[in-house]
Amino acid sequence: MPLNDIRNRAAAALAAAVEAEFDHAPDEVVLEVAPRRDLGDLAWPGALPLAKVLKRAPRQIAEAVAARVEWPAEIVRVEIAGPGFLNLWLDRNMVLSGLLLNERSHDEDNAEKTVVEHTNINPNKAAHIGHLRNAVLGDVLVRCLRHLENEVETQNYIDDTGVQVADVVVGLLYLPEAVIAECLGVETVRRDELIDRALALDPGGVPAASTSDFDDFCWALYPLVTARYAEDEAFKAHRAEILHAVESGEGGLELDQALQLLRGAVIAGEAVPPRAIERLAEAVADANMRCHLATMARLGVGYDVLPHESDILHLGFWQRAFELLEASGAIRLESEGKNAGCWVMSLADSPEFADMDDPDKILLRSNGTVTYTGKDIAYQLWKFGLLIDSDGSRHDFGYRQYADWSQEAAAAPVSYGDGAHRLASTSSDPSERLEGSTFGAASRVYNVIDVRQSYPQKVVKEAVRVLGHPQAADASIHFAYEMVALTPAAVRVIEERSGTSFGLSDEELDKAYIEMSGRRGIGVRADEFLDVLVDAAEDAIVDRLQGGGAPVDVADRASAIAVGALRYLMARQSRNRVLAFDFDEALAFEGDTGPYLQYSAVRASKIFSKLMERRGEGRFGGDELDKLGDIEIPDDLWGLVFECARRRDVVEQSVANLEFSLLAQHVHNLAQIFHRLYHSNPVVPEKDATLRALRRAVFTLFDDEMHVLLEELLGIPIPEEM
RNA sequence: GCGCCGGUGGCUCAGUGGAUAGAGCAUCGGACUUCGGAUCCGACGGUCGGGGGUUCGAAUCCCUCCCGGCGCGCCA
Repeated sequence: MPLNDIRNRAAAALAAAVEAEFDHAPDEVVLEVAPRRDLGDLAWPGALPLAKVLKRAPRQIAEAVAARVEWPAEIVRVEIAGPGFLNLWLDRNMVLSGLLLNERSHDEDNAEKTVVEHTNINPNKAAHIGHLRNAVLGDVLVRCLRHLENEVETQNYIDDTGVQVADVVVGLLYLPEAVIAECLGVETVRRDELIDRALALDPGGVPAASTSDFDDFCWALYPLVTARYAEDEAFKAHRAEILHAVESGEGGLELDQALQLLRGAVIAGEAVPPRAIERLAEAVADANMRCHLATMARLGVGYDVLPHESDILHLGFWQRAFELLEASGAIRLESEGKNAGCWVMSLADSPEFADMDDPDKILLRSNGTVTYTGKDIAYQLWKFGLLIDSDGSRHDFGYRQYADWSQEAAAAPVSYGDGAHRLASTSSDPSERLEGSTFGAASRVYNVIDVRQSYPQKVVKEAVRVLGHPQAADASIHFAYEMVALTPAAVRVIEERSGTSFGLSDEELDKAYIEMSGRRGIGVRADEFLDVLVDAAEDAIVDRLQGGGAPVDVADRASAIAVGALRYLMARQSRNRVLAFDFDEALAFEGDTGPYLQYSAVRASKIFSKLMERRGEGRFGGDELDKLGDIEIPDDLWGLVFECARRRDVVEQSVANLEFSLLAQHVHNLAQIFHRLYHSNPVVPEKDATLRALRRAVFTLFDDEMHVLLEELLGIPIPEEM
């Protein structure tokens, strides 16, 4: 029986006893986990605060309550300790057998639909390690919510119409051919041929991860465009021209046709037709998005739907949101002052914004275009199913199948192909539907975005509220986390490896960390870092085997270790602390790391294979419970059993606080306890059959628990061998 | 200026008002002819940024000050 269940029943019993004894209902009866097992398993400190109210000594209160409580069967011993703590001991055998039989707790199922939006990488360059923090935190949240029986839809928003994509197109069309060729690592040829070659890096479909894809080309090209803007004001005119072409919305061209038009224009020395530019931008965004999906697939991160910004624009989400905002009086047209000609939302009535110099937020610019926040409001309303047309129906996207994907095990890489999971993309044709699927219309929405987006996120939440949806506003949750930055040492490593210099000032290099910047090209690309991790893991595997060469499955082992190291690194740090990335620390495989955890699970399963080999005994089955007789579970083994029983508490608390360092710490603690027991409680050589059965039972429990915690919840694969 | 976040051993970080502030790294010293040493045991190391307050009890809550970071665009 999981601990939370026992705890709830014990707390209810306590509350009843307090009320019966003192005719006083306590505010809230909270049973804590006792700080040390020698102080019991659960503890109630409630007698101390009651002392004042009841005007009696806390120990006296505790004694009187203890004498009255009708404890659940799992509580076998009660003691009063210190100033008045009520310490409780559990029936160890009952808890162990409950866990081995996988008894469920009595929680209600949560049928409400939850949307989690994460990853959201601009499709104009390769993902960097900062994006990995977003994706890992978002993915772990999704996994935990599903573990807690929630229906979850995972969205990865594709900002395919912004200036960032346009900038890459500017680079392709207007940077010197020699510069583009260098980014591609090829000889200089005519521009249209260079563009052909660049697009050839997009393998179509969703590729297996590789190291030199279209996104890496863009990673090199994009900073050159922004640098050129800085030194040549006239060059910026190209950005406006491309943006205009992208937004023209003529569409309808196949990529081949667009490239033909482009070729003709290049040869003739004429301007490229806007229709061709629009299609080229689409190809750029699409290719980068595919590369991002492939990168995330390596980590076992998959999605349900890819909402495209271009579809939000084409389908008039904002226009409809505007009508709703205007009708509700939430926005007004400014006729004078600095915001003259703009539609603004006043936030002066919201307590959180009241102190601001200017509590008005512009949603529609004086030139008639919508701001980013405006689009976001429309999107947020859609997520809740609150973007309603005048006829009462939902204003919705069209949808088409983008890909199928599968995952062999809970933490295995995602592979795109004929899989059990469907990945949908939005489309701008609302008549396109996917049978059996409804998207959006959730009752709770988590937006995983870094903390710098707190202000716009608050505005979006407030907009939902002023539109008359206070419940949805309260259920709009910004999962904020601090950014990933680089230590000066890490920057030096990248500069050395790439043979380039970012030209950072001494002042910048003197800081504790340096912010990554795709615009300046400063950063560690996600795939690049994963490759470094895999290499390091392979070296470690070979080293530790002490001769004999590499095992045949070294690549699989190394990738599991790399993913484990990375995901744990991202999960263990509390979210509102800047993660200063350092290669040495990130490549550590010992101590408080992913591989330490993986090793504990590998070790546990190794016990069972040896046990089978030497004694013909396997994992402990639920039908073997009688073999334990009435053996007393000693303190050290009980420590492990008790921690295993706490899982649901830990997961619930992690989700409630959006703090997965709690979960990480819990797994680490569990692994640590196991490693100690491994040395002190050998199984295979143990001659006493009952004691051996007990150890086998406890380690079976641990093995099962690690599969849930690592694979199902943290997405960390457990290799067969390391 | 206003707002948010951080300041905990040499370093990197945990720590839901509760009992002796915990890990990892680093340093030093140890451990198995037993299931794999990516392990384990021990030692060293802390005025929890400073000061005041609330409380039976404060790293945790309140006030104030100091240091560091971020946010407050008709940018995206």
